[in-house]
Amino acid sequence: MGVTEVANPGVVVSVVGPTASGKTELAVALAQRLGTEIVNADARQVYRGMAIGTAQPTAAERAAAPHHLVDFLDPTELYSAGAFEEDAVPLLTRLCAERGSAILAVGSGMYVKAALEGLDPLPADLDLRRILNREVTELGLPALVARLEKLDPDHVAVLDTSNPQRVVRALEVCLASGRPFSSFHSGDQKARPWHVVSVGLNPDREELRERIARRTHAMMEAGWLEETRQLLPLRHENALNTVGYKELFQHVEGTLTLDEAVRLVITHTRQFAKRQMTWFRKDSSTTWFDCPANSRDDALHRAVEHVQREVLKLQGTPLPQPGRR
RNA sequence: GGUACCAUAGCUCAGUUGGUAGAGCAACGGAUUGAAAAUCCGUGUGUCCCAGGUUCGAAUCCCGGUGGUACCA
Repeated sequence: MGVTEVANPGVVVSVVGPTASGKTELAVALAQRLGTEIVNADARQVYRGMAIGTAQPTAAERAAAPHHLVDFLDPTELYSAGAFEEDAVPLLTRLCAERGSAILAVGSGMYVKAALEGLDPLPADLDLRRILNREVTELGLPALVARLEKLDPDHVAVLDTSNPQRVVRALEVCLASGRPFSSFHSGDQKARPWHVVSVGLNPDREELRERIARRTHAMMEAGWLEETRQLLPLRHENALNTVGYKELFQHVEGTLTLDEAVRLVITHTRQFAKRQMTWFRKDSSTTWFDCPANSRDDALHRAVEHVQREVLKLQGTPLPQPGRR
């Protein structure tokens, strides 16, 4: 895919915002306005059987605008940012070519980064990862850090050595490839045949707290507990290591009352929303739209108008050279 | 009404023989290269219930109040 050879580059519209901010609504409005389709970039909405708990787009929303990469994987499958890159890039490329634009509905910062900037081609070895994870519990994390220090001292210098997932992953790459993890880091963004417009929904903190509580109760009324019971046999799958299900499993197993579980779900969802915002705030190219309760529709409308203007401006103009990450 | 126990951070509670306080959770900030709704890191300005007393010095000891809990009436 040549950088300068794209005759008529389209625009990927990245829609970011914390959970329960109304991203889906905005994404659908944008898809309709631009006559295109939506690619989901949420690490948990990809799974089947988790429609209520992950707040997947509803049947009505999916009828209003086609959604991709939603509700298509068995929860026993391990998905990843790398797999998402492989799935999303061809979809976005095709939509940009055929429709002139595509909507990326973002829940997971890591996934957007993979789609828009690309990941370096690192190896993955799940068997090795399993062994290393066992070693973390048996030998302790410092033992693995010491081992990594020998294989890739440069990376240890910048790595969060108290984060077991990062340490294990770095060791996994070193051992699987015979090369230092850090030697794979090119620092380059991959060339993509599209422009990017990024818009964000920024609900007032207090407003978001209330929306999350309200939505959680609505999800319970919609049958979330029943959905959770169906998934109980899969509770150790990574797909179910997910805000909400974790707490409801505890209730189903009798260690939490329903009230306690729901309260924890709300708290943990708020914490998740905060982590999302920490990620999204970093991208200075995002145009933010405050959306207070009393003028939400107005905010959504202004966001749609803004995006349409930007898309028209960018469509057909040459792509910039890819930058550094 | 009597007796005993309790009152410390937003919440649940530690606080050793008196030297003006600290854990967990919450909250807030941050990191993020194939687990990312994951995982990890950082941040405590508190009338130590109120008033008096003892003491160089009181969250800690004494007295009185207030509130709570339990038991006895």
